[in-house]
Amino acid sequence: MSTGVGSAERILGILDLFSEDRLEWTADEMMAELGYTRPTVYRYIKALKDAGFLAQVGPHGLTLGPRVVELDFLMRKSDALLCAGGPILRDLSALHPSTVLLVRWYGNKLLCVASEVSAPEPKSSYPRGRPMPLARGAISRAILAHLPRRQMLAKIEENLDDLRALGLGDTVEDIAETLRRLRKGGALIARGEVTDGVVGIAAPVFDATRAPVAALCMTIDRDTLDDAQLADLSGAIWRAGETLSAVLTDMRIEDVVLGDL
Amino acid sequence: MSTGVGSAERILGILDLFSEDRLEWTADEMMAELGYTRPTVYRYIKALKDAGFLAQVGPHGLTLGPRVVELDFLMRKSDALLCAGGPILRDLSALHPSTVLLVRWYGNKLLCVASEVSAPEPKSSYPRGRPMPLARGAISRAILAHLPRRQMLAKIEENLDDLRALGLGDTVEDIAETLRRLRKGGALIARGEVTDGVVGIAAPVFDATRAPVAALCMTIDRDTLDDAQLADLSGAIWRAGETLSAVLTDMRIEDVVLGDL
DNA sequence: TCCCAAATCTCATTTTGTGAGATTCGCGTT
DNA sequence: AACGCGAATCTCACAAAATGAGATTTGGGA
Repeated sequence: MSTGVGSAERILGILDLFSEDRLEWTADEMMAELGYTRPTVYRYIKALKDAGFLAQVGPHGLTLGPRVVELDFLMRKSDALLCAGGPILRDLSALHPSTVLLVRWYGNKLLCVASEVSAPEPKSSYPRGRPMPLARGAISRAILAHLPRRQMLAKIEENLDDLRALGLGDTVEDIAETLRRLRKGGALIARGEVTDGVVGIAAPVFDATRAPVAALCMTIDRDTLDDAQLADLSGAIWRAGETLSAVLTDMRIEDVVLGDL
Repeated sequence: MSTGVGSAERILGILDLFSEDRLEWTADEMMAELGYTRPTVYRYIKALKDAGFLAQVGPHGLTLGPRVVELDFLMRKSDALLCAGGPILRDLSALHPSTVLLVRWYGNKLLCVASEVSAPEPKSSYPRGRPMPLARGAISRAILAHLPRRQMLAKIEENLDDLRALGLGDTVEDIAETLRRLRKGGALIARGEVTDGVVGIAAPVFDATRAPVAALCMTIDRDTLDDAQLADLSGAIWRAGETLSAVLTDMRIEDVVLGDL
């Protein structure tokens, strides 16, 4: 498990100290928390400050630094998924009072990268950067169900307990079969799996290699939704997913091939 | 200048490869660019992937990873400046067609952390994360002018050439004197220093220790602005800066002192 | 100006990262 | 299914680089 770059790992580990509850640390607090000696902590801090990942606040406080914001800016600026997704999110959110999310799949993490709220009092809030549960909800299934066989099996294995608890099947093969059947039905629907009283409707987004990289998801208060509307919205979300996939695919082709077809 | 955590610096340096123009790298490209051997590059990549700063994209591509977005989320979520600043930015932008920025000062970097646009065709665009020039413009001066003496001198020294070019004075002492005089006048005004044809009006924001930590800035097309309006807006911006400072101060006091006065 | 805590420096010790080369893995083909 | 290719990982001896005890220097507040 050891990797050969221990000090770098310990340095990056310092950033794990920062949480919603605690965004300011002093060098001494870090020493106490992590058990490194004084010069070591100061060396680590210096490296992170030089790189811009930490910033001084007040005389002895340390917080996350400007590099974080810059890197996020880079990602937002140059992310084809985000650029194309913005207008689509807005269009979807106009269809029904709801929260519409664009969620990127990072292999072992789902992360909201954009959201649009049209519900007056949204029951769940997922701004950019908030992590999502990996094995529950419509989003999760939208991605799992469209994974190539090998990856699907691996992911099921990793999250076997959660998936079993949802009643998708007992064995890995059972669950894989269930998921593969879900492909036929278009958008994936989940009721109250992530937030009580909320229906989630999700469609996968594919990149140029037809691998799922993200999902669109509309979350709607159960009480504002009847079956006919649900069917309509499912269709709309599915088509939005296809549109977004097409954009990503086309962009890739433009990048790679010179000239047009 | 050497620091004692060289490998960590090299690893963080890998993130510097990523730019607006180039958000995808392969291991081999990194090898070629940085000159490290194959196993080393893979070890570095592994450390960054494990920490979530890099993510696989496609079979061999690497991009910035989810940790970046998460950390930015943490900052946005828990940043008192940002939470209090949002409504203030909106109010200011309603006063005149303009782009209103909230810019944080990181000692050697100015970074836009929030912005609100009300101009129909803004001449300059500064979304969150975009760095700003350090020694030009109203923002820069709003902060420099309100620095405590010692820090002001240090910063003038660092940016002597730029400040001289703006005609603020010849020697460090001259410039310090000019800046100190500017304190009296309320909001700081600059014409076309950052973007042609645009007037910038900026006010500093202070934290609990009365040190400037940020600036509010309104940027307005020169042609839509007469002198009376400029005076009105200067006042509004200055007051907004005071409001924001007061919020930060109060919050700190609430955090530190138990009970009320 | 003094004073004290916070931050940095010094340097001997030894842990750790490094790189050449061999090996295994993953995946697309026949 | 077995093959074959390139990408990724592993092995291990060596050298370099990180570590920490203690001394020293900052620098901000009376």
